[in-house]
Amino acid sequence: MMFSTKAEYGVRVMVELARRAGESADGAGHVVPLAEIAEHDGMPLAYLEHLVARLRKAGLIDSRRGSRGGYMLARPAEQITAAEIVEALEGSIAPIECISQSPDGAIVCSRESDPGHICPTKLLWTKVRFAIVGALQGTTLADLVPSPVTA
Amino acid sequence: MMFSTKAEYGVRVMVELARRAGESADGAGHVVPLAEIAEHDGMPLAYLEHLVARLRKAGLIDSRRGSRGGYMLARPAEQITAAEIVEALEGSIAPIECISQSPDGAIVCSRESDPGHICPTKLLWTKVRFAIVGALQGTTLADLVPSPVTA
DNA sequence: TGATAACCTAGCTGTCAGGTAGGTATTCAG
DNA sequence: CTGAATACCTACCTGACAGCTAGGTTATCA
Repeated sequence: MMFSTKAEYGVRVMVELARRAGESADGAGHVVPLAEIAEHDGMPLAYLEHLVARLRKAGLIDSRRGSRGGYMLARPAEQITAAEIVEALEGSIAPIECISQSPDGAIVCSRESDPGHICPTKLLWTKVRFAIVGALQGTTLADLVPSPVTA
Repeated sequence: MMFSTKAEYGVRVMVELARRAGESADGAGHVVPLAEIAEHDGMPLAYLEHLVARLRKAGLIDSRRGSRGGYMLARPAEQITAAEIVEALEGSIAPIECISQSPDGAIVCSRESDPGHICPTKLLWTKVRFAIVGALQGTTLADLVPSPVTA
């Protein structure tokens, strides 16, 4: 299996935030308590709190504490990609353990630690990774909101 | 993370079988004992046996028992895709638990069990699945063999 | 001042990847 | 015919971790 429910729940939360932001007259500043989203989608609130914390640290959402507090998107839905959400929750995207992306952007295979010893399967996993990242980067929150903003 | 070492090891075994088949003068019938591959790639033999059993049941490799026995590709390397290998080992390819492919080929989201209740994130996971499957189906064993058959 | 809700830390529990162990069946070499 | 090689089968073990719960503390509003 691939992405855990972290990614699933996280994207759902983000979509819900985007949907509610679109509902309100002024798109900005629509604060939604997490409990509402948890109930709406049938997800465990206490667990969502963990995920939302990561989304906040990644700068994807803002929060307001206290009574009438809650969460809101940090940016317009069109400017938030699924890749950012998934990466914030699951960590760096890699199709398989031995493949990762080094700081300079290159794809690295841990089986190639011996110099000169190339990994014949690296090409495959690199292609798969590229395909996944492409699909995630090519999808924004706005693409996923049920009733698109009629603006 | 996404694919387990099952997929990784399995692909490596298949690549090794393809490589050895290409080495021998007559491409067909080159039987390789599993222990040789295990040692060559530094993978645990006993564990590989489990994976290889799946590959055989999926019809991707043939086996010969007894002394001087071993495994060989059931088809030419150009006709075996990475998708087949991964699917044989990991089961049906799905980026996330709630998404699966029904027998008739349609993509199904388990969260949509209530009719009329659509899942806003289904589009995303469908795209990701499509991208993964495309990358896997677009790669054959022949693409992965280190020194291509000079024929 | 009390209710609301974000935020934090700790822990629990079942599942499963990853691997081991030990056997049986089959085939070849000599 | 015998022994070595190798596929094939079933059962089991073990640590890690996803997924979730619990119980607090802090900030904000009515």
